[in-house]
Amino acid sequence: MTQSDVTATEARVRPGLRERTKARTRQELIDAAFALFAERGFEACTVDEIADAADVSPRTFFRYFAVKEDVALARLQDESDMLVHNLATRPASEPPLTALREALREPVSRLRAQTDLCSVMKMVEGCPSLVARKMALNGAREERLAEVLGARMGVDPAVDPRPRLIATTFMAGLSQAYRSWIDDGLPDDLQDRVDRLSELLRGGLEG
Amino acid sequence: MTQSDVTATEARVRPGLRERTKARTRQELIDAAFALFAERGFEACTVDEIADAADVSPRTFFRYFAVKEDVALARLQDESDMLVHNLATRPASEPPLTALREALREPVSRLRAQTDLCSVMKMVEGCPSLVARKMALNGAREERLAEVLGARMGVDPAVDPRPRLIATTFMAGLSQAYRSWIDDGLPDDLQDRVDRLSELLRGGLEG
DNA sequence: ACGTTGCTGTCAGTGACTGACAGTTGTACA
DNA sequence: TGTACAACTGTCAGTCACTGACAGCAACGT
Repeated sequence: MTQSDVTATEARVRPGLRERTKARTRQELIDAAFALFAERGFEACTVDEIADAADVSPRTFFRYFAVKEDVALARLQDESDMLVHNLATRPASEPPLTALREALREPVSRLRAQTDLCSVMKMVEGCPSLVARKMALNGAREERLAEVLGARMGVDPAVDPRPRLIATTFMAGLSQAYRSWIDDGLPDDLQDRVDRLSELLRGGLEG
Repeated sequence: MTQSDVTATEARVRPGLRERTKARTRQELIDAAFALFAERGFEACTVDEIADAADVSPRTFFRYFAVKEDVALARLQDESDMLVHNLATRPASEPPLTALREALREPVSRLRAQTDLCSVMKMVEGCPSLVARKMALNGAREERLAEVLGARMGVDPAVDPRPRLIATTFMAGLSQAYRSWIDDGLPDDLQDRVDRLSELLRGGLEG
């Protein structure tokens, strides 16, 4: 076994040092940012302070996040990516709403485990620029969901409005399910609420 | 007839001088901004230039528009306000989708008359900050629509998800109707497309 | 060992946005 | 009609998000 073989094997097991330090820096930026946000709120923290707390230069911050808002929305964005990815790997035989519901299982369980979710939601709602950025990201997510749903349904989302309508309506319902779940004090029935939403929409959109 | 009576009568007929000059300044800011945007695009124009072209100070610009993006979205926002207002004054006997369709007649006809709509849409789509702001404004509009629809349906949007789902889905469909209408070269059938959307959703959401 | 590639900090700069203050003008009221 | 009040405006100074350019350094393939 030569040296290069060892390197190649390790690379397949876990990414190289460069990738790992990048991921660590990103995580440190997120952690530092959330610590500061919890202390003083989003708008009262500057990018310079976040970068300082994460031991990088302010310039580097913007090499990880296009805008300041993105660091606050990073976790939500990660779950969006997971949802899209999961939907794409669901069996094609499932009807759209079922596939969406099942694709949500993993992100939902992660969300439940997140203790500070409530304060994050409050922070986002209380800051117009965060709301705006979140909406833009949601729009992009719905676009990707419509793409995947269209492929599953065998239609082009640019022609047939239904994939995008399903994606948009489902996400709107999901937002409300989250909100009411938080208002009710984060009980253990989040997945049930998502299931109920699917049923409600099945009667409407597929009935 | 005393002096104060005259003043009061005039005030009822048309707003005072102060209100009129304010409206005129606002319009001049919008016109100046759109002239510059058409020339060089949104991002290449500074607030200072827009204010200069409208003969006001940059500080005054921000007394009319909270953020730079708002001047570019002012017309769309005006039509959103009109839609909400019209919906609130539709007879309570109409089912939600019919009321929405009818409330859209006036804004739709204004939209058709707007010659530069196409370029405005392209400008918005081509600029992330405009997309974000537009999404945020759309979110606020859907909130207001859900409020009005909830009142019509006799339910509380905070409890029953249906008003918001109807609002969100209808607006998503409307966006697509606009987009395809523009892609098709702005024919005269915009209202038809809205009517068709209503029918499509009626089968789904109310059927 | 060595060239290449990618990540980083430094620096200088632009432009959005804000608070404070003072001057001016529309407006209500005596 | 004069006068106190309120609303609107410009000026000024300042903060902060964000960017391009450049140089140093560390990781990667050969």
